Amino acid sequence: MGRPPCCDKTGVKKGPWTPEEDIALVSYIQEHGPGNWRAVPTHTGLLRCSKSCRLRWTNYLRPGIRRGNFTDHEEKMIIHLQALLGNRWAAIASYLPQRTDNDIKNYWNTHLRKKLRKLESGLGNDGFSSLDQQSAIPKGQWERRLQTDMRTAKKALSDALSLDDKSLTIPTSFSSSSSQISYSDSYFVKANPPPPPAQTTTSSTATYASSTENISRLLQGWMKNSPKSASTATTTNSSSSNIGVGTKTTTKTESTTSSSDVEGSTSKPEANDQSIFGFDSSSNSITTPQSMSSTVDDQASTDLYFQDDEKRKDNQLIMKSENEAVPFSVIENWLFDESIVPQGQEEGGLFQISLGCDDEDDHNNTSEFF
DNA sequence: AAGATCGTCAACCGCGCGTAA
DNA sequence: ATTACGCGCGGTTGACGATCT
Repeated sequence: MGRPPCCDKTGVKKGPWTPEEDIALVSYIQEHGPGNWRAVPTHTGLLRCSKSCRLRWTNYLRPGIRRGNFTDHEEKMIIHLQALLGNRWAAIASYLPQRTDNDIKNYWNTHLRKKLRKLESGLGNDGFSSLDQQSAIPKGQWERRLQTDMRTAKKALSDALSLDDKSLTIPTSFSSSSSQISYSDSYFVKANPPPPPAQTTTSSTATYASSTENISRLLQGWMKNSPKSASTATTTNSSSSNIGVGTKTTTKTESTTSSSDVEGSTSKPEANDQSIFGFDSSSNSITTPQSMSSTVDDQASTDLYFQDDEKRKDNQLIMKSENEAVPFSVIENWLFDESIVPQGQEEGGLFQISLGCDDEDDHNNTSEFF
């Protein structure tokens, strides 16, 4: 029995979304919340398939996402995580809550891979080839590699941080019945955010403005009225600012998010609901106060509305042994620490961690990349 | 100025997984 | 235990703008 098409292909519109369609979609989600995508086209009258609606929402209309202008810090994280996880963009995106997997994937494919290749050719055969090889690792293998990584990581972390071994018990087995890594909620939620890191960047929130920036105006306050928001959260109206629907057909003009759009949220989700990376990446990449608040609020609304937590939980790299688990924060800190280590001191960081058997190759690490 | 080529990225496609019936 | 369905993920495509010749 063949798989039925996800939707009736006849009469389904494809191609760039129009502002009108965006409005219809956003309005619907405002009323009903995301999910049940199958019902979206019928209820909205959109001639789009359910997947298309979900994608549009997830990648562009969803509040809390930031577009364009990847910071150095984000680049580093992506490179780290790509080396660690391979092309598991959703997992990588879970560490950068403001970025979508699609965005990260595109950025990798168009910028980072190219940069790495360049460096690879500059470094010779032993250069970054290993990184690219990473992505070619068959799915079944990366978990084993990851285990190896974690062992090495354990040692590195113990050395570097002088942490008690008990807290760093490395997993001996993964749930590997599927390609998904199992996780434990407690690991995810309990991490305490580190103090705000030294700001390494700068760029303002580069939300894509577009003719549909207007959508945010048209729909101003839509989140406020959402039944879901009313019941579960005190905050939400910031989201409209992020309807940065930049279809190419409309515009690619970038602008900073207007503070009026993003202000007004007062409460936030539990701070410890944020993964450190979430916290870190936001705070690190946004410096202006208004942007900062927008970031937090956006994240808040994202979490509240769109199961980002769930997604993150699903994807985040949580490893468990029989008795103990690696506190997720340690891994996060690990990555985080590396990124703020002054130049020249990076040798103890993640980049030193081999990604598997080809240790030698991997020693030409990405730190040189920057 | 015009055509060719390159780079970017929004969107599509197919597949796998989880789950409810 | 099986099947059908919905969702999410990763790879790929194609449109469009920018740059080069």
